[in-house]
Amino acid sequence: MAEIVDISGESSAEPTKTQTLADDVFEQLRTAIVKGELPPGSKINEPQLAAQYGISRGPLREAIRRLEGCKLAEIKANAGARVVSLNDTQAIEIYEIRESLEGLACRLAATRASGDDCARLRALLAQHEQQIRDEDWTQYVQKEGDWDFHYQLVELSGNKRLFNLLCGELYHLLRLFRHQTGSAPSRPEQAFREHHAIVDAIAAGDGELAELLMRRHITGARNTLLDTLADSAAVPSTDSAGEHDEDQSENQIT
Amino acid sequence: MAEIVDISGESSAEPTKTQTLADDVFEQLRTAIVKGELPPGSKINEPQLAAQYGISRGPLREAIRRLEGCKLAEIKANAGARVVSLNDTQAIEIYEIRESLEGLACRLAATRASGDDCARLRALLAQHEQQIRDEDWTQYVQKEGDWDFHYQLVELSGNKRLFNLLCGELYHLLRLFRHQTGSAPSRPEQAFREHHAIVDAIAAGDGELAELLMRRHITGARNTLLDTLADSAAVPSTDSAGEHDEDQSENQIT
DNA sequence: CCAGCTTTAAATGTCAACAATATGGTTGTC
DNA sequence: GACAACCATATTGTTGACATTTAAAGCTGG
Repeated sequence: MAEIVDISGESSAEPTKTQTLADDVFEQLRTAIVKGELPPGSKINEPQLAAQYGISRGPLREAIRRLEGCKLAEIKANAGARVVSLNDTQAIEIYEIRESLEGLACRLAATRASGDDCARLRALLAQHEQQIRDEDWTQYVQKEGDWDFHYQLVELSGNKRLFNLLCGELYHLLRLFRHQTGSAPSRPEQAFREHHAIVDAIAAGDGELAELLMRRHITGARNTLLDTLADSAAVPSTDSAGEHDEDQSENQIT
Repeated sequence: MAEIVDISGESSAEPTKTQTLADDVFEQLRTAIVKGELPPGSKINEPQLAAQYGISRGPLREAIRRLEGCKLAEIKANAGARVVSLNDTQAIEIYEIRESLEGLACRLAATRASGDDCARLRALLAQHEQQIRDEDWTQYVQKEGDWDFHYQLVELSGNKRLFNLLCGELYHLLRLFRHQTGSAPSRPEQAFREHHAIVDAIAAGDGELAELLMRRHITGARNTLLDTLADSAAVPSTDSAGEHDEDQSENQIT
């Protein structure tokens, strides 16, 4: 009854018969980072991780380079790699890009989506609504439901590169940031209404409206997040929006 | 008198004292690909390239993984890497994303640009205008002038991630596509006027107008490109918009 | 002459060892 | 006691060799 959309970034066709070791480790590292098991800012120790995954440093280094490509790790020459740590400014930058890009996705989806596509979107929303009634309201946005919706929407745009960009990079970064700050969007009823309005606009073929509504939707989410951050930043006296503090947390997997 | 803006993607501070071998080769490969010396679709032979650059296969493989991160190469397990080859559909997808993102850049620039910034943009345009009068009209858009303008504009947005995304990935892909198709945008006088209008809107602080104008500007460029493609595709009878033709051109650096 | 299999070569994936660089602690001096 | 230079250790960068897989060439039989 869950019906979770694939979030891996690769199109899930077959189980990928022979994957290379670097590919395996890359995926494991990515999920570990996004889940927060490798904390933001923590150092990526090659010998240790190589031993942990039972592979040599060669494939591991290639996996790390691919992490850098997803912007999930930052590499400095002769100094190693660290899990990326987003400050508030960077998070805002990502939200700005996301707002623009998902607006585009809605505009495209409005022109390309078929009746069946819209019906499927509405079914997804209805399913989430049911899930909300059963469980807790706050679970809707906080957990995977919100991502499911945006995933399917971006897929409907028909722009594969847009899909890869949003679902393969930006969403991962936003998840990372949420785990990093421990903040939950939590404005479920409003988000739910906005989702419905967006689908209505797409079903009506009104691309401009769909784009506008999605932009507002994301702007609202961003502002909610910023308010949360401002509140949590008001409690500690110093050291809140600093630069890279070296050695934030050297050991991972607490 | 040229004043070409740095296009490398990295911020050009110092000559980067100790760069790693993989970094060097990565940059050389990237420029080779964008310049067309490594033709789109051509296979990337590890032993050959390693010998050519005088390094081992280890750093070379890391450089290739970073190329994959820039979307300039595609790697298939146990089959090696190939220089990416964009078909018309993919080019359209990139233009759609670029339109949305540069619209965002203009909107942001309108709110953040200072008077000096706008003056600098106008100086750049005036300089290009002079260059156009001296040389040939068609040189303006076709060569680096157009990129210069868009570079500075995106930089003015203040969104570093947006800058990296556009100037570090998408622009490279578009250059690659132009070399691939041999098409030149070539509508210089119109582009020049549109650039001026965009700067005016930014100077007036009108973000919405700047965004709208930039969107139109890019849409026009895209349509011009598509018309060119449609014309050139009408000449050959078969095999024009095909998929990957294996072994398009195995040898590079003709 | 072609189909299909075997063999062969080349390229990719992986590993372990070596070299160079940065980090951390120690020691010595002022 | 503080600062600087030095040494020791660990980590990163790089290399060459080995294993595995793919692709091609060659061969045999129909």
